[in-house]
Amino acid sequence: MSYDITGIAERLQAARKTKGLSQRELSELAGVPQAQISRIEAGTVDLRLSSLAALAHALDLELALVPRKAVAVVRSLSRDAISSNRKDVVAIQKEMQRISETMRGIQMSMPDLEGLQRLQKSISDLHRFRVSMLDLEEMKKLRHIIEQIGRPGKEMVSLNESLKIMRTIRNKASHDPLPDSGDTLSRPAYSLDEEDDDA
Amino acid sequence: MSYDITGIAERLQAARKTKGLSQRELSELAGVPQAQISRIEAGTVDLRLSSLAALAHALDLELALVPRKAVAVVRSLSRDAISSNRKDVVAIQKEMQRISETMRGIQMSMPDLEGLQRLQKSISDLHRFRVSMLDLEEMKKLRHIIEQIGRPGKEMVSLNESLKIMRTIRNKASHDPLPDSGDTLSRPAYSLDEEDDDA
DNA sequence: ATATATGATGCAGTTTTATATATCAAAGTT
DNA sequence: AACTTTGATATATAAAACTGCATCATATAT
Repeated sequence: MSYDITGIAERLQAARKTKGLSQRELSELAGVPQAQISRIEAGTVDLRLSSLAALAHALDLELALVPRKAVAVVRSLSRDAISSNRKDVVAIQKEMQRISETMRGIQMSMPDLEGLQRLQKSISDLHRFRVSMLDLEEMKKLRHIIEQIGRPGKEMVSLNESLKIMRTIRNKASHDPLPDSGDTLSRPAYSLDEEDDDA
Repeated sequence: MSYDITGIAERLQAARKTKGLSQRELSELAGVPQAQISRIEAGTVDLRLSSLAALAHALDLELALVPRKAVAVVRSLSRDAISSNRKDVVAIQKEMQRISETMRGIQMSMPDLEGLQRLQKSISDLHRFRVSMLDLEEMKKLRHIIEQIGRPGKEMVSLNESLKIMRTIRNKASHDPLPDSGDTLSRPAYSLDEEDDDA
């Protein structure tokens, strides 16, 4: 009559080890005796919710009741959440936003600039790719150059340079190695799609 | 010394009511006495993990330990996974998963099939794109054909057909009109509990 | 070699959950 | 009106978690 208890015990132990805590150290943090932690991790006790909550809290976890439909999502995110890749994703999204805003400004101030529509389409097309496929440094470069378009005397040079960087970005997105490509295949696809919704 | 216990009790009650179950009905389903369910919902007992798991299971929920950092994202994605506005995305993701699993099986049973690596790479490359850019019907077709690869006498025909569909999928992802990207970027974060709290 | 850290396990005492059973008050149905 | 449903609450009992404390085996450091 128990379904997920083994998994919870394993999860607690894994989290403790990830944090590099001994059972005694966790005991101090959580206020649960070390002997009990050992039993909990071993799955030999059917622990109370309060004990679980205390341990979870000490391990920077939160107890959640998740609809079955969303379980695979949750599991993926538990793996991904602390990944070092996430900072890049957030930064890339910020660059995307800044680029969009800058483009909007330029379109208002110089709507007839030749090649501007072409650049706009290229930027829009980046939305076809996952954010994690986009190169942060190139995105930064792109934004920098686009900002130069607005400066008198530099319009065409900057615009052409922008188009060149766009090609680089697109090529990298299409041909660079997939991140964690071996792991990617075994992961539900929408674990990566989370990036869309990080507004 | 308790952190999330009240929330868990409330969540359980909300889920029960959403499903339109009485405590006695839930008692039958979960194998936990009605009297105990009443106490649990009232928060007057510090229930054991096994009881919680049984109740969760009966309510189509699963207990999860989620990193604190990921809580907001979990909520967001749980909504997306269930939201009627994103059925295609969920369905596409499921297709991706099934395709990956099927490919894994094929690679194990016929690792030397000519062209298989090429197909595998094509499928992997789909991960460069946002899920929303992928065509559900084509994905279904692809999965169907890939399943035929495993059938004797149909290997090469099915594999070549698969590669053809892959090209279609990729072309559509690259050239189809973009979904409303402005809406995507401005989408707010959702609450994990919102579905049940609507009741 | 000794000292220290770690997780596992035993013991005894205390507390609390879980259970079956029953009953009640209130609300709803016929 | 009588009957049914629902959630709350009481009782007695058994089982098990929880706790403090101690100790052990093993690994590591000095």
